[in-house]
Amino acid sequence: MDNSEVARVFDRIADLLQIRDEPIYRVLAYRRAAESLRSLTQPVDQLWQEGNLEEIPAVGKAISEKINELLTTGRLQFYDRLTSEVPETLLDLLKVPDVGPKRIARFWKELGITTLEELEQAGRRGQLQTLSGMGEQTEKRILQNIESIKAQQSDRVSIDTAWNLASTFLKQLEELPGVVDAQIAGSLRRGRETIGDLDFVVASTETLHIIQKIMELPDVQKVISHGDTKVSIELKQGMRAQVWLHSPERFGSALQYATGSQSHNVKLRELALSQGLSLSEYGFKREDGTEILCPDELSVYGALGLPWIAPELREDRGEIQAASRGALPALVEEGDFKGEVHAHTDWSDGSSSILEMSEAAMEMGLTYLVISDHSASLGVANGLSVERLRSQREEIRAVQKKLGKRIRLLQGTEVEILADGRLDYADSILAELDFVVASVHLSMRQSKEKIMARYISAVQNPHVDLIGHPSGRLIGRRDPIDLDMEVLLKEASNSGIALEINAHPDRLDLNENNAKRAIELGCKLVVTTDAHSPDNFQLRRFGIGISRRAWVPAESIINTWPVDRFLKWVKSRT
DNA sequence: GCCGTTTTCGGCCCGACTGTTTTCAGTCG
Repeated sequence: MDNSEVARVFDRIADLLQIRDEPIYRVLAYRRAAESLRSLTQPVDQLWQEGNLEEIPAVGKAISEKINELLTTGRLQFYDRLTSEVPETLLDLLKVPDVGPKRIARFWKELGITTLEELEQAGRRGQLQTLSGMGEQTEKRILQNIESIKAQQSDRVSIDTAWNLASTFLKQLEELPGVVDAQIAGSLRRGRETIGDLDFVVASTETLHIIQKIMELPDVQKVISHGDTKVSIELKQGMRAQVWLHSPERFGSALQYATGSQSHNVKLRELALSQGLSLSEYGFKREDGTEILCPDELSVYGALGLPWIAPELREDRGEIQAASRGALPALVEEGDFKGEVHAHTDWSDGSSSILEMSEAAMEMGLTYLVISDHSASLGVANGLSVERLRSQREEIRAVQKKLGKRIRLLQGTEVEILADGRLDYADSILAELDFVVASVHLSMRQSKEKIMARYISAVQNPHVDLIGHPSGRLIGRRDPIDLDMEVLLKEASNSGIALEINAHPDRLDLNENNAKRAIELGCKLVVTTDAHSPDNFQLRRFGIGISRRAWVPAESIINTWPVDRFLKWVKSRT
């Protein structure tokens, strides 16, 4: 069982306990443990073997015993007992908005409902409104919500889809007369790899008027709720969004609040309380009732004696403690990048010429670009034979001549790690190249042993500089390769090879947990776009988000280094 | 059920909005 599977068990326990109306703090303890397991960078079974389960935050005696039982037997008696009392199918009902544990318990006990289908049928028959405290409106709403979750295939969208939607809507918000400031908040601002709904904060002195105007915006398909400080809407593709409205002098606390995460906010509010302050989206309240207003986020954190904490770190993974010790990592920013080391051209499966890609890289402010087209075995991507690889070198030289000193063009490759563990080019060919990315695109379903043997031989090849998209996953479409990430990262650390954070929104590979572990083990990283067209260079922001969420110090990302230092590092590898 | 430079027991964030309530419960973030 891996970390997320164990976490899932505890999440389900929390849900079942809540339906059973157990004390809320018991429920929250299981939720916190699940969240903690999800953000754990090491495999939980490693900590288990070392006897260190209770070192996991939010895991105490009771939960560590349950993890022990799960990892030993693959089952959990406590869970089995729970599901023999509360039907597991009730958990599906939690996906329906406006349906929570209290209502589920009543549907089950008073109407005998145990499945989503039964809930829908009962709603159609008008049975839900017969319960006290429930009426026609609520029943109608629940039926509509069931419709809309059935229409949606997934409840989360990729980060670029969310980004595009949010950017367009943000512009509409900014253009409303009376809006002083507007910003994206929520999980999109924190850079999570997939996004459930969108959050915005608007600063204005005439919020009531603005709320009216927001509801009339062209992108708004449905208004879910609206009040004095908040409007909740549905945008295109069924994407839900919330907009919070506050006066400019409260904008900082509102933005901080709406950015979350929820558990970060809880920790921050607890810290505030310990200093005699109550924190909310309105600002701070002292015990005497007077307020501290925060027009920007700096003053929110500042009031608690903390430096500003970057949104990507706000996940309750120790960032508040680190901030108070002055130990936050120096995170990378867009402007830090000097080079792109993974990019394709129309020599393989890219859309554009070497010249077009080079010009686009220059426009992004980059000073070096590695052309790294696919190797011969990747036939579907028009991979380069040794002959074509050498001809390509001539064209790269010609383009370099044309562009002069404004950008340094380098020839690399994304060489295939073949099914038998050999690389697709001989070492003598790799030695002719400036930079070598080695990746797996073929035979991804091999056994873990075979996969690891392939990766380890690539990692130990002194000509290879970078392992591309190590897990091979495609978010929502293809599971990661069955590999032992801990072993791969340790091998990479030993050999000094770099690992990729591939910024493509379908990949984001390494993911944040693996990238964080890579840093803990002393690996070097790169953030690449794996660009197949000039506009793909824009995708780097998503990889930057992952690296920041992984607490990666900018210094560890080798394509932030100037070209001379970068080349010196490459040379030192062989 | 977890946790501790206020505590090993007694705490555990704060508010908006809806619908069904004559004062609030439930859900959500």
